[in-house]
Amino acid sequence: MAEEKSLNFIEEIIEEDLKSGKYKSILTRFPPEPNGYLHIGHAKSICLNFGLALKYGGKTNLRFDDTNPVTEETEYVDSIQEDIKWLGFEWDKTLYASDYFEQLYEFAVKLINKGLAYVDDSTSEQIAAEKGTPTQPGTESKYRSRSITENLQLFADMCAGEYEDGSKVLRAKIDMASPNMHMRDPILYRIKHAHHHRTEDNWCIYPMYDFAHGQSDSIENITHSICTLEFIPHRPLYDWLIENLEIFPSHQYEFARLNLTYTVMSKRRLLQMVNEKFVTGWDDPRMPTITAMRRRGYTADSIRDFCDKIGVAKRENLIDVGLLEFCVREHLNKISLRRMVVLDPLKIVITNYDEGRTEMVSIENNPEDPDSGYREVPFSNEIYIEQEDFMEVPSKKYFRLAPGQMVRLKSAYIIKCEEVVKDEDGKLTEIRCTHIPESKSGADTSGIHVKGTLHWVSIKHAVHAELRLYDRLFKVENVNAAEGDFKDHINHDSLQVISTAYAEPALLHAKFDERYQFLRKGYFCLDKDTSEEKLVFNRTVTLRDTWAKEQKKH
RNA sequence: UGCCUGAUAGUAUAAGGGUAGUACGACAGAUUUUGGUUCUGUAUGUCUAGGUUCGAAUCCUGGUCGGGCAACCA
Repeated sequence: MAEEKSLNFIEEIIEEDLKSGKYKSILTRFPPEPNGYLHIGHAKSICLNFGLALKYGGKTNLRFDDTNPVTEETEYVDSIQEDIKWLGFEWDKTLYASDYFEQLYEFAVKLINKGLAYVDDSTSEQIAAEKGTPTQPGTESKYRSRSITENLQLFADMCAGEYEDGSKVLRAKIDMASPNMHMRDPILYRIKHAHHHRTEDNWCIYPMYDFAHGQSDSIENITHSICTLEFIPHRPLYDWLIENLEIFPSHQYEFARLNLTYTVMSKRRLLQMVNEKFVTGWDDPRMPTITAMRRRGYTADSIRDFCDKIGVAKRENLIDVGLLEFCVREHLNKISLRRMVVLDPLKIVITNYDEGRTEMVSIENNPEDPDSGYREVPFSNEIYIEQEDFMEVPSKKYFRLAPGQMVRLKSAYIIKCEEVVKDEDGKLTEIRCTHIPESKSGADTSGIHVKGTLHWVSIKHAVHAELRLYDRLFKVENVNAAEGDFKDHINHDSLQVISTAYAEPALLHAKFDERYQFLRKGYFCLDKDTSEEKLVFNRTVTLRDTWAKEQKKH
């Protein structure tokens, strides 16, 4: 019995529209500008737009808002499509605002003919000055009263390439005194003699966002055009253009964009991180981009689940990145194969275990999944455990290895620490232990109960691997609100590379599509930098660590 | 000084005139051959002042606070 989930405000609008018969079905769109890679904020929008269509039996178009040729590239077009598919969504039509350039031109002509648009020869400085300020009305351009005929000719000449970049624009004739800055004769077209990634050199005038987006929505018969809050003041213009062009009335609805703690989410800033080499690229696993999260090992399921959990509303929000990590862990816990890897080795010699002997112990692949079976892991008299799993002078709640203390080695034997060996400098070199032969997992007749269980790797069977551990990219929770430049807050210790970790042999056959939990150390996946010579793993996310939390208290 | 927009536990998000609920986080405990998982429990909230009403998070009025708006960007 599915619990009835409450509706967000957009779902309410849609249900109302469907119920009233305003629409028979809905059509949404996801409209990225191909000038950067998609990030987790886009994922929220994607899940919303595609999710709505799925829920109400409609469709979603993918439309590239490619009206500014100087920043847009096909590299981004390709990555965007890949990321949406990976997230698990299918769009109806692949469209481009540039597909409509011809029609948009006709729309502009129509507006001119209605006396609602004019060509302005003012410089951008002049236009800005005449625009006024939010508290003071603007003044009208001296070109505002040109005749329809003259405007028609001038606009045609603009299109024909007779003018330099910036020398003329086409403006809507609305109201220079409007309290809404966007209604003060907004620019509709500008001249850019630039190469476009699709229309190439066919055009030298390009429509502005406001004259492309809503019109594209209308051409496609989009019923619900969903965008972020900063477009609210554009809505009167969106509606004005549709009304005066007398075209299909799409409607715009705005929701609050996603902000995440310890993260920047603007494409401009992310591009800066890439260009200035704070990260290795758009897919650096520390980035909040979809491609980076995929590389890091986040699953599409967990990202969708996250987007579902954060909800959709109109108030500004700053979501705890911990919630994203929770979603990732929750999914990974169910699907990850358990493996043992020692990151920071401490040698253990088991003195009462035959030196030449190798014993295979059987370990479950995933206790959360009974069908995942077991694997055989070699055990011998010399093994590595983590340095942190031994304390010469244990603190009170410590129940790992310490002089005279016993712990269980996962799926193998209970061992007892008999002797601590150090070098001349007093540095630990090895721990000598004895094992309890009758304590073997599955056949334990020792009657001994220990509190700690450690992961371990047999030294002579160990496989070497490089591990990359990631921390948050920024040191402050709210980067947007932090003083100074955002780059001042970059965490320069966000990447820790462990060049040699010791892994159980099964990981020699690690696969790119499998997820692993390195026991007690976190979730990992194979990185694309893996080669014949070297295994490279990314730590996707740590395990919850209540022991570390406990220690921080003291 | 204008216009637009929003305000519910630490963070998000419900409740649409009738018991303020859910998730993450925090805290306490149980289980556990991962200090993981799972389970149980606890604490913490309606921006403010009035008004309408038997009854207000919800409706009305005033205030306070936050965000946005002056790119030939989207």
